[in-house]
Amino acid sequence: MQKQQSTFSIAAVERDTGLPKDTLRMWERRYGFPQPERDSNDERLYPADQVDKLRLLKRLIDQGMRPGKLIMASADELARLLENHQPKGIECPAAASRCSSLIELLRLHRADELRRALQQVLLKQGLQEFVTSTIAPMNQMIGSAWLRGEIDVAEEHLYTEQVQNILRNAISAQGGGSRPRVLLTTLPDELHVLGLLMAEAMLVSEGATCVSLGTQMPLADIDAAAQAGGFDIVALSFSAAFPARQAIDGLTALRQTLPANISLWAGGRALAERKPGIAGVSIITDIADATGALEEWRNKNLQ
Amino acid sequence: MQKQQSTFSIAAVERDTGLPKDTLRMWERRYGFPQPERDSNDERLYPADQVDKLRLLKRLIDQGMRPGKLIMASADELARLLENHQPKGIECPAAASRCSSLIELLRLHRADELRRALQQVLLKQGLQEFVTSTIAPMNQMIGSAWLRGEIDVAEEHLYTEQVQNILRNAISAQGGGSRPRVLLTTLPDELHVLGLLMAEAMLVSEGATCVSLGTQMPLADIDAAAQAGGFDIVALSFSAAFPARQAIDGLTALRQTLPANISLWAGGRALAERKPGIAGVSIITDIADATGALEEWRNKNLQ
DNA sequence: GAATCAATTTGTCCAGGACAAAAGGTGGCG
DNA sequence: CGCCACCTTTTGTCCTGGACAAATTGATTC
Repeated sequence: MQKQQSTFSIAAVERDTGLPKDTLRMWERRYGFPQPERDSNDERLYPADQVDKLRLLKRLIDQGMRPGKLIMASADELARLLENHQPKGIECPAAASRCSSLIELLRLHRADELRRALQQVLLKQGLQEFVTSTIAPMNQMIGSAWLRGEIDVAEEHLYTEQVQNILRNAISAQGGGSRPRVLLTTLPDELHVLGLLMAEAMLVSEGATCVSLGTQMPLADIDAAAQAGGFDIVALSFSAAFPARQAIDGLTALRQTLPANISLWAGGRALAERKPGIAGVSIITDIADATGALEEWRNKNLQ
Repeated sequence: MQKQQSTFSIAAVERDTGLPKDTLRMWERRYGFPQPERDSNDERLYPADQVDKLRLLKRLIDQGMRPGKLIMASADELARLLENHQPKGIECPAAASRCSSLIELLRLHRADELRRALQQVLLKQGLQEFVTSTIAPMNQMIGSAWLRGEIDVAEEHLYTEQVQNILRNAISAQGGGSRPRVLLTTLPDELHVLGLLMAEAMLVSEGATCVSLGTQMPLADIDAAAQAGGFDIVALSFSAAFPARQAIDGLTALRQTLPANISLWAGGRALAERKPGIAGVSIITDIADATGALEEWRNKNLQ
């Protein structure tokens, strides 16, 4: 494939950025950006740099900013805004160096060694600490490396696969089996599975019974499954890329249909910044707080 | 959520059926179907039965049929056509009854017991037979139960999760480590991961070295990753829901960019019916043939 | 049977208008 | 000072109807 193909059709841009065709045309009409070239058939051809800027715009808008304020800014300014919003380095230097060396293996495509190294760290730290002080910071580092273009799709997927294998393995090995019963899933449009597995790992370690439905579960089906399965808690995960508004809307709607005796928990980077505060929904901003929330639930519900 | 909400906006229908808004409007203009009602603001409202028929149409078209021939048919006729195309029961009665009892557990939402039962069958059969004579027929049965509406989203996801855990676990336990080196993934728009894991399980059992990149890998990145990682084989998986044409196009394009010394394998239900025959691409119609293909490769390439 | 060419089918794009829903701002009131 | 009701602006999605290229089919010839 032509990696350096320099222009994209409107359909390609829609796939690539997640901005609907209608919106792309409307922005062009209203704001004068983007301003694609035209091919012989008068169809839009977006240059790569405009697509890059559109990607940045989309992410900022998903975080709650408004197009009108952003669209005049340069790509550099947008990138700076995005960095301000997102990643505030890793505090602990030990964790940072541990993660860096793992990421180095990833960059070299050493899948086997990466796997072995992860396994080793897991054994040393134990599951909960592995999740909170290795996987969580790694996700963050990889996220920002991805934004900077230092990591490509294949590497990111490879990472996800390896971590997924390790976590699923570790979760299976844990017992679980007592209360509460937790149903884990994500809303439609959320494809990222690692947050879910991290939450499951934390909770299973504390003896909770977890059932994961994977990603992309329609609201109505979450509700039905939670009631049918006799669950105490429904836990949803939202990655950094998930539009905050969509998350809030979904949680609000689900809280309304879900019976009051089933708790609703939500976690993930999408909600970490602007902690929304929705009546009857527990927002867990840091994965390490999951154990605390569980303890709290047990104190309340098992006298 | 209102499960029995009887009408859908055009955006909802697009999400639900995968048919673009433009196409929905064009069909209405050209063929007179669908013929949605309008709300107070003159926006289309599609009744549920029309959406059901659209779903059937989409699947048949993805199999290579033409809209003009199908669109006049009733939903019943379409359903019959689809059944003719797809599922031809399970031959082996032992396998069928084994699968039925597992599916029964699924229907009852007994996640734990399902897991234990699967684990037990795996231990009894061994990984390869487990994949070929338990998982493969189960997928098929669940697929048709899903078409008949006997299984809902949550149950289908629960099944996928449980099988995924079992397979990932089993794959990790196998050694692998010798040639060939196989890169496994799916094309964009293909979300189903079980086919990939089944293939990985078969190949790892034979001692091949497998690296999975999970689902949804853009063509250009598959090419780049295969070359960078020194792989001998790229293996792609296509579920029954994947449009055959899109699969063929993708395979053709990938074959062109991929160096000749890297083999390209493709498998899955999407290709099982109309075995396409693409120069330089091995189509593996039955998961059990994976071992044979591997042997063949070894005979050719390690003298 | 294979290959070439014309006719038909089909999906995607375009322009520009309309409008509802969301967000932001303002002022009064407790 | 916080909160609520109301108004203005912003923003995205939908609409119509026209156009055309790409894919597919069918006819004709070799």
